[in-house]
Amino acid sequence: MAQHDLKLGTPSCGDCPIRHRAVCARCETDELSRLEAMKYYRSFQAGQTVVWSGDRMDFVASVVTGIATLTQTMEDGRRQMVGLLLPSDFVGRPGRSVAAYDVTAVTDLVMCCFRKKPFEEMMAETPHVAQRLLDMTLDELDAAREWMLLLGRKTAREKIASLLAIIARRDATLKLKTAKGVVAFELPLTREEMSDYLGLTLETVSRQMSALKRDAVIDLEGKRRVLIPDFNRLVEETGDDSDGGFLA
Amino acid sequence: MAQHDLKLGTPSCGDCPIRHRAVCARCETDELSRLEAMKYYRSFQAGQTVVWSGDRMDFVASVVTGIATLTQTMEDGRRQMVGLLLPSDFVGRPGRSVAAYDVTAVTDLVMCCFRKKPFEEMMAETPHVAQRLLDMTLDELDAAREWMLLLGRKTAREKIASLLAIIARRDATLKLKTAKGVVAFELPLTREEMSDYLGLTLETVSRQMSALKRDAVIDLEGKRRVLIPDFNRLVEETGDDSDGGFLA
DNA sequence: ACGTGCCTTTGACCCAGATCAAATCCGGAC
DNA sequence: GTCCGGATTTGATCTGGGTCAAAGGCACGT
Repeated sequence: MAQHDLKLGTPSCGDCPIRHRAVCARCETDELSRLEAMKYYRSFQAGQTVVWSGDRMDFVASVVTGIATLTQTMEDGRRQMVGLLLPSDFVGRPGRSVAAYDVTAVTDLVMCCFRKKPFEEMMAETPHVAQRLLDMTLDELDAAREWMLLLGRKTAREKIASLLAIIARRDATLKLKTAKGVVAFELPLTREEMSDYLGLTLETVSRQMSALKRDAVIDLEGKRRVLIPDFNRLVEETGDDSDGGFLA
Repeated sequence: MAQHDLKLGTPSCGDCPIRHRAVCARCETDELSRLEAMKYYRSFQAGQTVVWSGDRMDFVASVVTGIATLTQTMEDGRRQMVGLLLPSDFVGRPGRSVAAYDVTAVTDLVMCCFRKKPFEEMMAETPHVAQRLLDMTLDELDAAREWMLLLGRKTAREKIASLLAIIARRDATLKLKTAKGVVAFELPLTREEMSDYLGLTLETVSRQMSALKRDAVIDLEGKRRVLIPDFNRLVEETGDDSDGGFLA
């Protein structure tokens, strides 16, 4: 594989688009410059593998732009996505030297990598990175548990609706809006990637997408652009409590 | 419901059976006495609900003895277990005032509760609790991701085998042994609780337990006591890589 | 001993989603 | 424009696990 991942220059943290949401969010100038000293950017093309499960991994990283996935694969090839990494999400585990999952670039991807050793030292010596990482990890754990409900108990139609609602919400978040009423977005995942996320086959994903379109829950422009005429209607199809539980 | 949860005396942390594995594991005497000051024990009978999803929750806690579950329920009653809490596991989320899941005592249960306010203050001011909690949360996230693979891609038989292997392993851990060769343990879960864990119906659980017994992968003494004549054979049935991936 | 109330097992049947197989669509290379 | 290869849709059929129903098994309290 043409490991064409350019080492980019390392733009200053001050201009970083994920400065206030990533693992560095709580750092002040002194901590930030310490991070700055251990960081380097790497970029990957859509489809490239960032690391393979079982590989040595001597860095941790934040997604700056683009989308990546964590997947697990069984010997016979069955695959399950276990993480969908969006800008500001964190990859890797301090205190672990080997990747536990395959990490793959879904779109073109830029990651802000920190050499693991100094990152771990900094975690031990200053509180803000560890505190922020704890918050982010707890959020991920909540997301994983919602995902478990989806995988264990939802129907194929509910799974698709749930995934579309998740993507619509995060897309709205990036645009600093809230998802409601009419929403439109570009689907970053192929049908197969959707099936890996949802624990379905790609055929079932395709059929349910068609069914949701037939029932006017969604509309498609081409294969990838999704229009949602009524976001509440979509949420009803997810099977979730419609009155989104507020968690302080 | 006869909320018969006795406030027990609060034994000293020095004698605590989970002293070195719980959230307090890294605390030294000064931090420990600070925790000691904000803690109180509560006990619950098997079957009792500890908190309901959506309830106000003004404490966080560690399981001292017994087993509890986290479950999510959909309006129409479909249930999915999203956490199985064993001694030393942590419940509740610092910075959140409302429970996100139902917490239920599966067996008689003793919890070491910390008032949330002082606990959060301590997290902000001293590093050892937050650092330990981060490690525990990352472990839970890994477990959740393995669980996601199980829910999304494993067959009913593989799911059952996986659950039995998980319980056998943690049972071995409590006895300070490693699971291999002949293993025996008491199943703490009913067939219905197993089905909530695995995303199956209780009938399917029962049928697959019978099938595994028929195929001599397991043996049953009564309904609850499980004998595993060959642990490797059981692991083969889980569908996982047999050569358990070592993660430093 | 005898109910009573779970848990659990087992049987018969069904159906949502998987599997197998073709078309069709579409974007990029030439 | 045409060709090529992957992505997607759609159809036909199959099946693992769900659903509905009934019958044990077992630990109690009386």
